Amino acid sequence: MDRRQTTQRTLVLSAVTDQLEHPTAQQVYDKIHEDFPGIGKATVYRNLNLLADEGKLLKIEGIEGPVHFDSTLKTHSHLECKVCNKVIDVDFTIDGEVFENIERTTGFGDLNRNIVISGICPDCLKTVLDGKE
Amino acid sequence: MDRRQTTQRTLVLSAVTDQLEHPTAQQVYDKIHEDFPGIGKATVYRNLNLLADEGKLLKIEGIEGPVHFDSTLKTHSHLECKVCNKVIDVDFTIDGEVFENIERTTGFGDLNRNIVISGICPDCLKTVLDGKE
DNA sequence: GTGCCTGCAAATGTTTTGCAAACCT
DNA sequence: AGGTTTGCAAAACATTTGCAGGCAC
Repeated sequence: MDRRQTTQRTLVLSAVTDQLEHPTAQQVYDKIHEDFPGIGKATVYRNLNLLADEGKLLKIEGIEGPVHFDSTLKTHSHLECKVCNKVIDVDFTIDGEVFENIERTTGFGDLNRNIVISGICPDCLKTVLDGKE
Repeated sequence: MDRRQTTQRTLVLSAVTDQLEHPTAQQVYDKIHEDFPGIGKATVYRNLNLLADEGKLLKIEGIEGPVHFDSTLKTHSHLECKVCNKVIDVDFTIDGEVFENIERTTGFGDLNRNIVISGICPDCLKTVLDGKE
């Protein structure tokens, strides 16, 4: 199954790598739509998944709400704000030995080293403390 | 907002605590439906969320596909099979010091100690290795 | 020219919500 | 009685899929 280089594919990749930070499919769609109104949402979804399969993007799953994408390929984890849904990188990984131990005791394999931890971001913390709303 | 004790509410709680392991809302619904066909799916969803809010159940989020629920309230983590969607407990938590460090450097607060790690369960590993399918 | 890709619309799957009737206390 | 809760259907939301036409190679 050989891949073709289409305008849409290029735009999707560049939106994630050059223009946005941890965007969702919707945000990628909106961004591209500004300059290229003809693009269809299904095309964005298809290309994001395809690029993630090829290893050119990282799919951040395990988040409440829509999936986010990341152009940083190195293993790292993410913090997700449960209030505003923002996602940030955090330079933390679970020790390799711990993973091996989990795999050994549970029989699970192929564990995903990119984990997601949810919490409340600084901005939303402020709001919560202030207005209690 | 005082709560009332209804048949449905009791059935939902008992389905998760006594009858099923890490069920999804659908599985809870199916189970209860066997003996109590009148129950509505919205009622199951409403009660699961309500019981989780009250702290009587744990909502396992950060999973691909439907949310699961857990009757084990103590802090622990979960392994999720990305093939068959099964969820199992794993007696592992990230070191408290690490969490504090993340909170300090990122400004995030209220981090969720119950994390989800996805991988492939023993049964599905077997299938993958065998049939390559 | 072949067949991968696109855009559109419709379908899917999970969860939430509006509403009138029923029920708990 | 009064407010909560229920069941149903419809809505909401994210994502996938079927299909006919278009484009890359």
